[in-house]
Amino acid sequence: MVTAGGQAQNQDSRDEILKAAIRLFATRGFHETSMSEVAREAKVSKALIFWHFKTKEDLFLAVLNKLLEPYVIDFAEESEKLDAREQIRKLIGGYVNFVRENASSVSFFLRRFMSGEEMPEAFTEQIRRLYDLYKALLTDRIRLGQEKGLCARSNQPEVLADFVMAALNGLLINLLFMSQAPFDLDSALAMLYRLLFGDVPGAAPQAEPAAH
Amino acid sequence: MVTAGGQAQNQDSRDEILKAAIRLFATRGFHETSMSEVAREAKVSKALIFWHFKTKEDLFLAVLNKLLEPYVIDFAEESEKLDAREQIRKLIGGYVNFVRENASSVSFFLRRFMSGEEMPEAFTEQIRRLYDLYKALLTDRIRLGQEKGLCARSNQPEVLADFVMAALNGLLINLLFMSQAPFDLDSALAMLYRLLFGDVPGAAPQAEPAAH
DNA sequence: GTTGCCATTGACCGACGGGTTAGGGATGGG
DNA sequence: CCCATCCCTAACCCGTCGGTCAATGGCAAC
Repeated sequence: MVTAGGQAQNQDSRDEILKAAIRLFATRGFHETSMSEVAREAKVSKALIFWHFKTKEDLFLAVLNKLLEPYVIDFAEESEKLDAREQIRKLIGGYVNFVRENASSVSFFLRRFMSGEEMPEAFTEQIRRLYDLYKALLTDRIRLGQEKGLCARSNQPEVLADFVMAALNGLLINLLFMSQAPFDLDSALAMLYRLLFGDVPGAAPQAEPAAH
Repeated sequence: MVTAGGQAQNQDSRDEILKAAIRLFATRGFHETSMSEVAREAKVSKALIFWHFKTKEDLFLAVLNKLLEPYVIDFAEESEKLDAREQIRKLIGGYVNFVRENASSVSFFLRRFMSGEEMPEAFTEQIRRLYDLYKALLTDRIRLGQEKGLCARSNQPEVLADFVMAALNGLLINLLFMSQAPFDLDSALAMLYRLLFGDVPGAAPQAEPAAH
């Protein structure tokens, strides 16, 4: 039998190592983080890390897995009754919130991704699929909105979605990495909405009392 | 007297080393690039590198300097006669072109910047100043455009400029790092212009302030 | 020819990297 | 009590790192 105490200790130290590794990998990157540092940060011996994880890559994979846990999309089910405009708003708001809430791991993945440091195909694949899924959702809702006359028909849905995604990414990168010189995210989102829905004050219960 | 041949050889090998270092630093990053690799790539001995550059940091600084050389802004002088709208178009076009033409070094700096890997203050400072200058220019032209009724007054100039910059950055990051799944940059720019200048394709000023 | 400087090299160094190994305490089953 | 198994560690291995150094070929000046 496996001892409950031993098991718990096992998981304890493993978690401690993982937490330390996440911290270090996220702030310093893979190559710049040494196993000795992880050991020191986790207050265990280096050998114990290699007992839990066969290799440094292995530890990295475990970190990636842990970081990927919250990456789920949960929209759409209960929002069937909203009109296309509100659904799009909800999608965009969800994207922004997600990035905000997972700021550290998002910037971590973003960094890996941009630096071309190769990650196992499975992970980039999963992230890409999520991103593409999101874009597809957005494109679809935009198309729907256009059909119902709620959405600007200035461009094809794909082009609009591409632009919205790019703008969002730019805004969020601003938010994540240029912490100084903050900007007005709400106004920016309002501009995106205006671009999507036209200047019609529509169902938007927001400021700008232009019609007074 | 200094021998012309020696001098030339000196500069030759120095340049060769710099070129190799640029290539390697840009693709693999600072920490992941070893001096031995640079030596191999430049087809010189490692010791020669340390003869030209006291330390690895030194080499890195030289690389940064070389990469920063083309970073200049040359707008605005001969464009005095253009109207605000055209000037804004020119600014945005210039930004896009600049990033495109200096793609490799831009992404290099972007990577350093995002990864928080510290660069000497002077460089981040220079880049930041350039960026801020550009944004100030854009803000100014937008303000001018708004005053002349050529530009949408949906938001304050700063907010508009922030948004435009963020959107541009998002688009360009798309362009730089997501080479697959290309998108329609021209359409995206057109959308930006529409947002800036209103839906009117011509030069007709809309929404006069005197309309009340 | 020799002197002196410059560019360049191979051999070398200590430090640190990822990874291994031999073993030691705890715990539980027989 | 002994043995097996699990966690865990100190010490070690070996390759690579940034960096140094003594030595050398080449070339201009005398």
